[in-house]
Amino acid sequence: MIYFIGNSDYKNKATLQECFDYCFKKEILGIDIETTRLYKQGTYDESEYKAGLDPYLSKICMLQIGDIENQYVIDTRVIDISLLIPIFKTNILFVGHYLKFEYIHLKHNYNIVLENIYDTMLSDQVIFNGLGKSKDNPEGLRFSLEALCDRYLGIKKQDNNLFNQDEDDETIDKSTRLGFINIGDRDFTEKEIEYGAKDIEYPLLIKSLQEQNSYFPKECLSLEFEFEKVLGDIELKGINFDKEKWINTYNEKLPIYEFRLKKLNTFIEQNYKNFCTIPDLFNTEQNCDILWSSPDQVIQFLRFLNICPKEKSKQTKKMEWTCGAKSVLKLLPRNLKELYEKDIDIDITDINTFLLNYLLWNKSKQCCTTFGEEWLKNIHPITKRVHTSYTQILNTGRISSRNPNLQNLPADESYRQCFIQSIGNKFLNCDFSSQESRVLAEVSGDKKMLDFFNNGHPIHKTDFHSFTGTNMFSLLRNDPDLIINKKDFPEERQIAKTISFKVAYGGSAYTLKDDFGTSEEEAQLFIDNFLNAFPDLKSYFKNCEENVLKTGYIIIDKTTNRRWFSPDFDKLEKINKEIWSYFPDNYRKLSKEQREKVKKEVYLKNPHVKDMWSLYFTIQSSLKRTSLNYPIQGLAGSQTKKSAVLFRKYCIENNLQDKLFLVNLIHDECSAEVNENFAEKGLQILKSKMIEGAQFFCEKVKMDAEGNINTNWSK
DNA sequence: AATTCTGTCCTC
DNA sequence: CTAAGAGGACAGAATT
Repeated sequence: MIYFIGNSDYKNKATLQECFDYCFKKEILGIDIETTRLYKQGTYDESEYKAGLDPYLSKICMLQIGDIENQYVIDTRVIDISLLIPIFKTNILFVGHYLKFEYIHLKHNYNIVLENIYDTMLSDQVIFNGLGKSKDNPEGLRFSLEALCDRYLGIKKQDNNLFNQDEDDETIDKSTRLGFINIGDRDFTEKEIEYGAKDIEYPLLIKSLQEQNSYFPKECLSLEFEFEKVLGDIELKGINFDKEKWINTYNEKLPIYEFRLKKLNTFIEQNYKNFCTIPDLFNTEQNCDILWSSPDQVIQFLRFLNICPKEKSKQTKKMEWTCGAKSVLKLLPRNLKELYEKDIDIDITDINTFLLNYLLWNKSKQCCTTFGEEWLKNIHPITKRVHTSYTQILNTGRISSRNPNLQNLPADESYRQCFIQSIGNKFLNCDFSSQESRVLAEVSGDKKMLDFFNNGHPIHKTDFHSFTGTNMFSLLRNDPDLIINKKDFPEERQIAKTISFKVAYGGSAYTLKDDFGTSEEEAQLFIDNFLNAFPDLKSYFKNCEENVLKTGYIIIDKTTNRRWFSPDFDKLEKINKEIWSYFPDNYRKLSKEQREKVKKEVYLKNPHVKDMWSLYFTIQSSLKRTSLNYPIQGLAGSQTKKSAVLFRKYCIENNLQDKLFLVNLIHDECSAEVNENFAEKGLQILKSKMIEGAQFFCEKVKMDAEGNINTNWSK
């Protein structure tokens, strides 16, 4: 039964007291809200922060609460729901779809904090992790409420025209949510009330069906539900931002960019008239006609010079002309490469110095585009802070950030120092020490690595990369006394560092050769040496690969049983079966010569079998790499999530939320604000909660974190 | 004119 | 017997 509380002319009315009496004694309730604009259109620029979605630009116009039998739909424009607040202080489990939205708006508008939650969207993303829609898998699952209604309840979208017909989950979510944006004072229609009620009924039904899934990782889900509130807090609070400093940085970088651009144009104008504009009545000058920001045009010029490199395109998987730094750098001598790394300008005297200048210009371009004045639109019109939006569950279990992306700001402190504390506070920045390497030590159980992290090292102390270097190069150079350190062997140490990062990230000789500027064979030699230096790694990696090929999924962390399911696994087995159907049953029992003969015949008769092999190995090797990479990235991601959850819990239990709170998370790094009189203690709390959260997933290796107190984000 | 694709860059 | 860690933003080009 649907009950309406408000002015609309609806058949079943209830009072707020009746709603309270019904809900207060329940164990589980569905919850949903609808929002509308708080200010009239045009009051604020809504290009980045949108009315109806952004809590500061919205108000709640409808609150839906209830269970499968009875739903209460409340017009919060005319009803003061304060009476209901005790419901949210009980142990009742609140069920809904993508509750971060409800969490943020309820907290902002009513100081209601949803603590005990079950989110049907996050649940499905965890249960079917890997099987979602993506570029590579456009037929994959969607996780909008509409998609879940279809999958679990057999309810199609045309049954409910509040749902948008759009393809994309993101826009469905938004357009559904924006359905009430301009409702103003108009009464709700009967349909709006009934669909509002359905939006709490559906998640309740879906929840009970999700729980019947053979894979239902309770621990992982509860971690995500806890973490959802962390992200809600951060998004609502935002991060304080020094606009003036940003503009100063921009004003410092802009002349460098323009200087480089001028040099490029002058070079063309003086030497390549055929790449300049043709003079006419209106413009007698011959200006450079190459648009440097256009890869096409730059490639055209490099091809004219006969020096354009080719690279296998990620998109087309074919060799394509390219003008990217990675390839162009290979054309340059060592001393110029160094200038590129160090960002140092040099006059254009020949093609090489021209190329260097182009690369440097390209590098400084971003300072004026992505991180230029346009970036300032990310400052919230009301709070004057920067409020990012996080995507909570990627395939690995990591998070991502957008509008703006706070995870890919240049590490260069000129940008990071623009993120500052509020008045009376300090800025805390804390990150895990060698998180990924420690995770690798944990999951592989490599004794040498574990010993290093757990017991320290007499010579290398805590410098893992030097330690790795010593292990690698003493083997490689057959010199047991060789000791790599930062001062005397910076290059060897750098190689060791790159290797351990890339190997942990699932990199191969092919990707490493670019980092080293060596051949693939040499890169492979370094990898082999890395694996030899830590002898337990090989068997661990082999085990990962075997497991994924056997089961079709990867256990990302066994503590919460987070998994990733391969969307191609069935296809892989099918292809394999089909390939072998072309071979005689006794093929494997034949002698080597006979096998060669049969193989040739099969390929001659069925040329497409070769293509099938190719596809088979493509999928298989991708699976193998994923099986190495995801447990490292993903376990580390889970650690950071758990840390933030423990930190939030501690702050609430000790009533510190206003004195100490997170403002950003980047994979292995937590940033927080703390009351200046509490800074030391705050840092100690953050650090200890990070270590505790990380240790939750590791029984073999000791995790560590380090941090500092500052007035801004930079170190 | 609006949307999608591609190449390039930045981060961890 | 291939492809080659995870993401997001921007500009230009292609497509509708």
